[in-house]
Amino acid sequence: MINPGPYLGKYEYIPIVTGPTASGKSAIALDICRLTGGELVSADSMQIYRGLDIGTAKDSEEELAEIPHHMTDIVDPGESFSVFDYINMAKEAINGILERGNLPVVCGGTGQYISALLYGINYGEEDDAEVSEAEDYYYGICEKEGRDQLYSLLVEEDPEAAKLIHPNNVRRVVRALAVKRSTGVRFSEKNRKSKNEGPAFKFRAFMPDIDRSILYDRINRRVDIMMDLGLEKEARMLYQNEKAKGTTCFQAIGYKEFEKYFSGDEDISETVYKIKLGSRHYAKRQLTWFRHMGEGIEFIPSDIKETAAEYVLNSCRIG
RNA sequence: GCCCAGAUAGCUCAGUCGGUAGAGCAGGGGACUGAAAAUCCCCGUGUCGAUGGUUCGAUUCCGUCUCUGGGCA
Repeated sequence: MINPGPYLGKYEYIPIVTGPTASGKSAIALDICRLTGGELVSADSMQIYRGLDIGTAKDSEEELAEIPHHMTDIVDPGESFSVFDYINMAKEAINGILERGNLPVVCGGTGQYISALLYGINYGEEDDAEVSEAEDYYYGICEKEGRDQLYSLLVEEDPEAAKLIHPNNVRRVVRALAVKRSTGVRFSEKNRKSKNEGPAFKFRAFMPDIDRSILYDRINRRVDIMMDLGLEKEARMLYQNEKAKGTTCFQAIGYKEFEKYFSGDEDISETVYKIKLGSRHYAKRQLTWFRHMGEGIEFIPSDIKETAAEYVLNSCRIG
């Protein structure tokens, strides 16, 4: 593993461009790549899927051909993928880029992925089959005895984790219990040790400083553009993919909202409204995540003379 | 022109047998360590259309006016 040190002799930090959806981070990252001959490393949990192009606002075919992209189009709809897979693969991709003598440019809005890289979270090895068996076990308990009963198990097994997880958040309660049951290590204990190694690379993260109401306008307009580009057709293809039914990619905004339209229970205008709404809610959650990261993320000022890409590069320069 | 129904939070509406009001949605804040575009938590004062009247007290009852639906001409 390449540890903190100068990259390409010129840059001390690997830039991460993040921010809420539709904030313009992609354009900045592409510009940075053009200026430096860099390669892009996506940090987006939905752009990993092949075939989900329009709805995930993936870079265009031309852009994908112009700039090398990593962590984009790496799994088929229906396949499973997690943060654990993400950091392992992303680290490998970054190492490869550095070996080629190019600047890696991380770009994406999945807060969990960004945090994993920036804080160097080590998720540790886990037996997928055992964990998912344990999860099934606890979901069964929740089904039979209710969420309060499930939560009381967590209070017993791992009071520290219980303090941090709301009883209604069944998914996280189950996950915490399943980790303990399948590995024997308490969830809280496992997490405490996860940051010991620190980040694999020296990163510096940036996000565009954009007014909320402008952002919402951009989101609404972008959804209309997606519809013009053929989002409905793309969604229909996903719905016809038997292997993908009910899997993670159906969580993507811009696809799940089509269900009622395709079944004839809803007008297309309602579907479009829900996609816009879902995107706005998502952007708000992203802003909360990044705000929470505090100093870990620097705003790219909107009143600078240089371009945003130049600003980011200058900030990553040595000296 | 006449008749009927409305007018209450940004929107859709509930409600107050007269004691200044509350839901859903929108919006805002927050959490987040292997599904994360997921999952979950918290936040509701607004001339109750305007104006007179009755009343200790009116958003609530009565009159008039304005606007919006619908109907009759």
